[in-house]
Amino acid sequence: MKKVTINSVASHAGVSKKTVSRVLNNEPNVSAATREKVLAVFKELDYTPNPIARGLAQNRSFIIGCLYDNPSKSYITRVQTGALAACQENNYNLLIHPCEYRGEALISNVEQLLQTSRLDGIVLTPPFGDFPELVEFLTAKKIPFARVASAILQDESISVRSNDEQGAFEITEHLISLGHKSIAFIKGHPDHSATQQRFKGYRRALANHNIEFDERLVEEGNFSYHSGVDSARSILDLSPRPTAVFASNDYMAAAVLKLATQRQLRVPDDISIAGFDNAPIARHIWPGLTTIAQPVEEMTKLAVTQLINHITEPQEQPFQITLESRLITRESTARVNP
Amino acid sequence: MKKVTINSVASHAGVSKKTVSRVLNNEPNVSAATREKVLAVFKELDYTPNPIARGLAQNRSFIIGCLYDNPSKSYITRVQTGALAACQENNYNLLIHPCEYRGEALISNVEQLLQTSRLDGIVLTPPFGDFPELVEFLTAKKIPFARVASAILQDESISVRSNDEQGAFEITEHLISLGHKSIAFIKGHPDHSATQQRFKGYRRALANHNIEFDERLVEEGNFSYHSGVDSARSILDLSPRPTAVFASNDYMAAAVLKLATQRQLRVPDDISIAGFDNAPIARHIWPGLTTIAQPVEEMTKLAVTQLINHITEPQEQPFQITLESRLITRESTARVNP
DNA sequence: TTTGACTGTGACACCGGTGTCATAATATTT
DNA sequence: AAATATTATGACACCGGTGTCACAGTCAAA
Repeated sequence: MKKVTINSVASHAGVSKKTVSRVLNNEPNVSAATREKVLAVFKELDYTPNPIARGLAQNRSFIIGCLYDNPSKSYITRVQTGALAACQENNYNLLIHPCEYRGEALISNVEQLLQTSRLDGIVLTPPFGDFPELVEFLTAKKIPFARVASAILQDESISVRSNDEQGAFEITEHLISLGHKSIAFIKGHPDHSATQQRFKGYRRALANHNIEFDERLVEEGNFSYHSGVDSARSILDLSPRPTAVFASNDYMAAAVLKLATQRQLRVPDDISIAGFDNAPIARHIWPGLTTIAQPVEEMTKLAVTQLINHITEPQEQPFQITLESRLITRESTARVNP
Repeated sequence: MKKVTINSVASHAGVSKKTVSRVLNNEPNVSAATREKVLAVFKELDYTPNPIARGLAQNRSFIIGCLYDNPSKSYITRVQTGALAACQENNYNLLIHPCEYRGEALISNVEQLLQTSRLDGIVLTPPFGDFPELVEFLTAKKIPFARVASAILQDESISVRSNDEQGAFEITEHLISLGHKSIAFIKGHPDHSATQQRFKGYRRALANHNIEFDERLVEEGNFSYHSGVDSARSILDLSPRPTAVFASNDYMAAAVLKLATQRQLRVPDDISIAGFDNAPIARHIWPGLTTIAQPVEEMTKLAVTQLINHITEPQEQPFQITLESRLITRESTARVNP
């Protein structure tokens, strides 16, 4: 019942620690016979290397940190799912670090995180990938990082995003194709680059059909359900009332739906509602929300996989990639009532 | 820009490593003058100890693992929030480990987790706290653990739960007080002890008012939204249709609400719906769900705090505690229509 | 047969802390 | 003042791995 270490394996197999280490790491220059012998002892003693000792020797922790501050819990869950998938495939662990700081405090908070846990790399989820000070700080400290769903940077960092502008364009086009001309828009959190992108897509679709942009139809949200309620109130109070609302995420869209229903409006007959993200809530409510499905899990998994590759093989060229999103139509949008 | 280690601090301060270590750990037997001097060097060199090295020496990782397999994502989010709060207060990190295995495979999966990450302790969230083989395994391996929302065991382990039976009793009483006599019930996942507890509370309330228990009104769910849809279908097809439905969690209740609305039933006029947990969705939909609020974050925080205390001071007596839940009435329940 | 290149192996230092123990310095008791 | 107890400090081994380098053995080329 004693602890099995590299030393016990070495003495059992009658070889040196270093040779055991070579077998462990699949290093060359070990004869087939020796390798067999050591592997047999691994089995016999049920040996597994101590990752902490390994970490100390190599100055690695085998831990990836995930930094987030997002009002949408389901988004975080999806990010975690993707990150975990990548970690498990590579024998890494995932440390989660919610963080609400900004500016100076953010930097020192992250600095402390790095000092107390010696992360091998860090995933920046929205909005952190869009904070230049943070990106510069990590670059200066030589901490590998990957950005998820952030704006494109003209550098060599790892970044995986989806095409928010195009998604917003398509869903707005969808509404327009149903005859809507007065389409309200609820913006997301101003810190998130997706917020600008989605707004741009909305405006491009309007322009594409020569629908005049009307500033009164635009509300400032922050991706939270609560902000959706506030925005919905303003929008539903407008006169004339818009025939459709496009909210920058599904939580806010759900808020619009709730308020509209509370006010005895029929959705989609009296007003169409569209969201973004394809969060679980989009199909948990009635009517189901028309929305844009983003491959959040896939994006994060790709980002973390690349991050781990980069940690193990720093010479490999990192790449930035943009995944496609797709329109999902449900019951919350319909042809405008004449 | 060199790395600052305990050695550099020691030579800078003109003392031995060990003395620096003493200052670091607030050990006694260091003169005030020496302590001052060392602390000054800490500041000057901006020193922070390497947790990996410390971990190797003490055979600790400063990491708590959180084991989960729960169809309700929002529940996990809340668990994480509570666990993180406790970890941050104690300079621990949280490693998340979703795991869908059962029986033998579960044990070997957890064994591997422990081997590859040397967790200092582990939080068992539902349903894992109710798996005797797992509890025995961890006890045998002497891995400290805490159970959240699991059944009471007659031992000295750490456990924090809420009173599911009482909560279910109260919400059923609430429905009965509104005149309902035909109340359908949707069970949760059979692996979760809460499932039995909530069912017991439901039956106790019925018995309390001499309402005969009718097996046809009971559906097997598993806490997922999808299972709620299936159960809802059976229930709404019953004739006569029950006047109320009590689902064992809010996701399943939301599914009932969606299906009922889809079928043109008015909630709560035609049918009352009650849930459990007070998940975000309970207030994101219309009508809002009457439900039982459980202090999930608080429970988990308490459990993890106690777990960390137990790791640091193993002599302290662990305790089991049951927190209270409370009824939240919203729009989804109303007096039965005569 | 000698030379040089290459393969397989182990000794040993090192990563950055902590634990043990001996000893020097100081305080207390007799 | 001497004997004893207490406090402060450092030397050194240790945690369990990896990196460096020296060296013996093997094999092909000269």
